[in-house]
Amino acid sequence: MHSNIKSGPTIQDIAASAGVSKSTVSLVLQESPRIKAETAEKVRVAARALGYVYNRGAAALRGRRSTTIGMVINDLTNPFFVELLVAIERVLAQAGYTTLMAHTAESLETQTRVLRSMREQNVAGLIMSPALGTPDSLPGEIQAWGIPLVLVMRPMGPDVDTVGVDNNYGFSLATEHLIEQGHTRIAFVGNRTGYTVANERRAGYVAAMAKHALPVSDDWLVDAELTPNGGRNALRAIWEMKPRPTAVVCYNDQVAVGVLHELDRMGKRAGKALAVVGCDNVVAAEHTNPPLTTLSAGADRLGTIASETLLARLDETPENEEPTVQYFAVPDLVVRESSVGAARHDHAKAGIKAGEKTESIVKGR
Amino acid sequence: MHSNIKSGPTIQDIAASAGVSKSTVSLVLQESPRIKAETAEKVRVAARALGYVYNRGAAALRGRRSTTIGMVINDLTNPFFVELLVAIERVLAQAGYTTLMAHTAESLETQTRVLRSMREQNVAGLIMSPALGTPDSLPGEIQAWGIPLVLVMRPMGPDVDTVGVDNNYGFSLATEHLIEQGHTRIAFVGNRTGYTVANERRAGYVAAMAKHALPVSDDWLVDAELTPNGGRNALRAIWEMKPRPTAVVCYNDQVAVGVLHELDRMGKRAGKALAVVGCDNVVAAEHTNPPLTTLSAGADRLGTIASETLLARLDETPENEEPTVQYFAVPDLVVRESSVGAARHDHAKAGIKAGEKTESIVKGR
DNA sequence: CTGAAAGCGCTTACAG
DNA sequence: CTGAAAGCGCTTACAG
Repeated sequence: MHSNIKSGPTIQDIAASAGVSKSTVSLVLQESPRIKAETAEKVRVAARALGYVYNRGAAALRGRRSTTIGMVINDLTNPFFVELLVAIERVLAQAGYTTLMAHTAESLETQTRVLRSMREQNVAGLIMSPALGTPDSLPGEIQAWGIPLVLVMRPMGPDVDTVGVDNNYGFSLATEHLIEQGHTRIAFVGNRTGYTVANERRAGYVAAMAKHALPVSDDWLVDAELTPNGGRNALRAIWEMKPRPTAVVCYNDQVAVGVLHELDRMGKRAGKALAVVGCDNVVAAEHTNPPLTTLSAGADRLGTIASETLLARLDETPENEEPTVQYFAVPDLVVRESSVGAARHDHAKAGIKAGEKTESIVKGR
Repeated sequence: MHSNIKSGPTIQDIAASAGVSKSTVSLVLQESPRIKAETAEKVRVAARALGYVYNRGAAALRGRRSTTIGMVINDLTNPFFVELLVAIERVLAQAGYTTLMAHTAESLETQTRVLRSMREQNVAGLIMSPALGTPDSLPGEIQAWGIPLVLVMRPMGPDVDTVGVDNNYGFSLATEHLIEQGHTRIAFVGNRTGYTVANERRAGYVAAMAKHALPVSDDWLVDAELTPNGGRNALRAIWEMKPRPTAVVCYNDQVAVGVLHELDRMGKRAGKALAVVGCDNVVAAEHTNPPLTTLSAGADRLGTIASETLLARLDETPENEEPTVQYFAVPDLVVRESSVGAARHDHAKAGIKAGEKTESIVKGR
């Protein structure tokens, strides 16, 4: 549960070795201009000679500041969140912060535990993608702790800084892409009622269908685990439907990969037997067989904005406080082979031939 | 670069509120049996009433112990390392540690920076997958800092705890699987001379070929970036070779995914036009089209063992010190469709038909 | 331009 | 069984 720690030289040792006081050493380490250049140099030489290592813990305790930031992620089995994490860690590291990482795997208990732990570790701020089912009261609680909080991907109201995606718009865009190609029976895979993001995505799909006066059958709202296996099961269910949908909009790329895979197992090809669209544009979406059409909001960009939002909060004083940030990126649709050239009606029209090399095309606002 | 911190109640406040000394409060928080049950309860009630939060930084400073562990990962774009990270973080969290995460993206500069930062944060121990080209002297340096170190996946000599894979054995196993199916012209994709792991993997492949008296042409050792794009380029090169190899062993699943993808682009199918084997058994390998045959050493198990190795070190006293751990997991081969049923000779024999559903089979020692 | 002193929130011998 | 005191390695007014 714990381990004893070596103790190296302290500022006291440097002070003795350089013939100055530890106040002076401390100021030199902070690169204060108040110390004469020669003195500063003398101190630095002594520090180097002794192999001095700055103790951030002690500094944090005394100075009542912290240079660690907590990052709480709900699902690292989804590469999208990994891409987000990587971007965030990079930006924070560049700004001189270290990242405390915790994975909740969608467990509320784990989330509670890691938040307590991060609070005990005295994090300067938190970036969190909350686990499904997180009580609405949590953001307020964290803010009451005095810890700046930025939510990513999963909004929880207007009172907390949030960086996410315009899911409603995105799923309309994806659905209209399919409608434009003549599809009328379009299913939505990954229906999880009760969660904000799922509601937004379904609403975007439903709105696009309504806009084009296309009916939505109840079975087309296919409940599915948000994993490749969920996608596989959903595809099997869809395949039995009569009449069968000719296109599907998937909750995310993880689900879409499962759909592509199950089609392949049946000897069918996405884009030919069925048009498939995902969401997230994970790096792997470019290399699926066939390549996956998907919504892209840019994990890297979202992670960067989330980090910068938090960093800005950390630099705020009570006088210059900015209003709450609610940033929702407008996704593009990256069109690849999985959605192009599928038979659309019972009397299929000629279209792009399946297997034909289709370069990625970006559609959006 | 920093941020001021709220200060909540301290043990002093609890002491005042409960009418005891702060020594007593501290002992209660540590669940010391030395304090009478009633007193302890009184203290706990007061702590709860005040909304007390334990300050681990202060405790670490005074008690000269730390409950954070640094995790330095070379490549989070490779899902294998993410699976490893997830397992490690889970085990460490269960043991009461929090994980400081840093991603080096194979940059030695970044690695140097994050190691310094982690040392300043006073981590109790480090788990590291070193960036390519890390100088041999680094593990010794870190050990000289007094910080226990466990290397994962990339060994750097016998003097540092290491958890990895028997790559040589694994790549022999993979190669022999292809040979058993009649392949004689087998390429190795991902040749990166000068790195231990790459050398081991190539050596395993070469040894299996030699064992079966099969010649290895120089072009079959295909240099490639260790990414899907690297795999794609390699496949294009292989396709031009005369005579063309009928099977490839890939450095890892990332590379193999690129090979599968480029084959698909050409309208060919892995397992039929070319037998393909990967390494790592990332979760996605099950859902590629076709599913990927690959070496599995179990990221979850490796991460668990690495964490436990470090935790054991942290509990050691100078008297009960255990010898250096050098754990190399023996991988299994998980056989899926990508390696089965490909034409093997110019005069191909009948075999498993491509497209036939092949369940996973595990082969190994 | 530099130093002496107080103190951040804890833990740990030590005394009683 | 509990408390008073010292101190972990820093920072920050304050004095000179």
